[in-house]
Amino acid sequence: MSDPLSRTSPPRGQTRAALMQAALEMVASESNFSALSLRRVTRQAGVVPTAFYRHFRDMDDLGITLVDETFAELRAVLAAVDLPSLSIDGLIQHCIGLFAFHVCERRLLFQFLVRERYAGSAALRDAIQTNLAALNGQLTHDLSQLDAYSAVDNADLALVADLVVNTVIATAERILDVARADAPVDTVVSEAERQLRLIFLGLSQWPTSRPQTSYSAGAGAG
Amino acid sequence: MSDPLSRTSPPRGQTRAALMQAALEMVASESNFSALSLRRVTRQAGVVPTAFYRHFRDMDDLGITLVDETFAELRAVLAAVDLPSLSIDGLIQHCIGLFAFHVCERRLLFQFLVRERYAGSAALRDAIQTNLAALNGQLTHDLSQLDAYSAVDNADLALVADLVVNTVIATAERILDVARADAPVDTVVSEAERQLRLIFLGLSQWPTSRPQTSYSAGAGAG
DNA sequence: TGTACATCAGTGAACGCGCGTTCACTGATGTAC
DNA sequence: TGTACATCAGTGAACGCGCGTTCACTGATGTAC
Repeated sequence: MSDPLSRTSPPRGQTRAALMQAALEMVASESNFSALSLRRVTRQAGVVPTAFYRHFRDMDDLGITLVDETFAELRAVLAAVDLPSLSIDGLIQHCIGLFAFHVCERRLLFQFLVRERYAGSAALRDAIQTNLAALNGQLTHDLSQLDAYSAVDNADLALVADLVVNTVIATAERILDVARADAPVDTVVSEAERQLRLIFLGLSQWPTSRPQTSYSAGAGAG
Repeated sequence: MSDPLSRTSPPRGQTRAALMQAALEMVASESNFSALSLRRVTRQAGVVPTAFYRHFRDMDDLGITLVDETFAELRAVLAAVDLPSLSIDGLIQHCIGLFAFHVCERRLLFQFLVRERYAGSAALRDAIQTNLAALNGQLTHDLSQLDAYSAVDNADLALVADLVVNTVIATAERILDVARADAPVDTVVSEAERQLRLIFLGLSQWPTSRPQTSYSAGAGAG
């Protein structure tokens, strides 16, 4: 009730969440995670520095927790998509819209991810790469289940999945950059949609090495 | 001649270069630029901390100098390519090979760039984004000069240029990650080549909004 | 060629500060009987 | 329901350390005459 000098401390038992939130806010508003200090994070969270150690081993531990949480949420959002019910173009439109919405919703988490993907400590970078590779694997598998691409090599599908993931990441970066006033989110999303459509247009023309079986659709000759 | 304790100091007048090199080495072997300290950089360069101020205002100043140097070199390398003399596939193969070679040559500079692109200070990120945008603009212009794409909207060419730049950056990231033993450079390069070919295959099928003029090549109907 | 002087590039001591981590502590919550 | 005790979550003082920056300095290089 009377704490005029410092930020009010979090209710007992919510310090862990308060520390994570403080770190996210600070990474988003400054430059990157390794520029934070344990003491500043606890200050922002409204607790004493030593309280940190009740919840995390060190700052890296906190960072990895944030990474895992971000991807767990993203996987949940994407897993809810019913793949076979839409055309390719419908899928692209639906997924990129969903993704963009989620990025806006969880802005701070994604800002953190983008910043730490290459600049984090070795452990953080590893955690992120592993999660991205898993996402790529899932997408490759999903593509291979679609009738239209059943004639395409798995290796080629993996390259396409990689292109798609890169494009989607670039889109997230652009959405998060909107402060820079590049363009409104709608524009960024529709540009991403066009890029993805171009990629899948390329894929539909991609030569396959296997002899074309009679029932499969779309792809051109080897 | 006798300096058993510290790294030998650079010859007079080469301190500036020694500081830049020290910073590059440290960013590459550790996590990122903002994790360096002015004192550690000078120690690695073999000079006293105060010597730093003879050459740079602060660490940000050093970082921006590194960014500008990297892009100046890259522009010089790419400007030497004779665009109209090759087919699209030939161009892709030539450029990506050239780029990969240059990345290997100047490994530390590109490692620095990749790490600071999103995690650097506001000033550093700005310097990098500006340079990348310029590269993108150059590529868009080059594409518009090719007969094959004269019927494609400039806005669409810009989207393709963006896809290409993203793919090339992802390739650089993968080359620099080779420590992670993902794959040898050759494999990474030929994968990038396939991805770029798929993108241009898509472009060649991309519907154009302008009525098709009789002499232009490649693109399908609007 | 020689001398006087200015500029330049690097030195080394010193400063106050915020850092991560330790420790013994307190008081609230949960559990056994 | 009441009591005794263990565990948990946060406190606050203290430590030694590396940091960025300041300052007055030195000696080498460049320039004017």
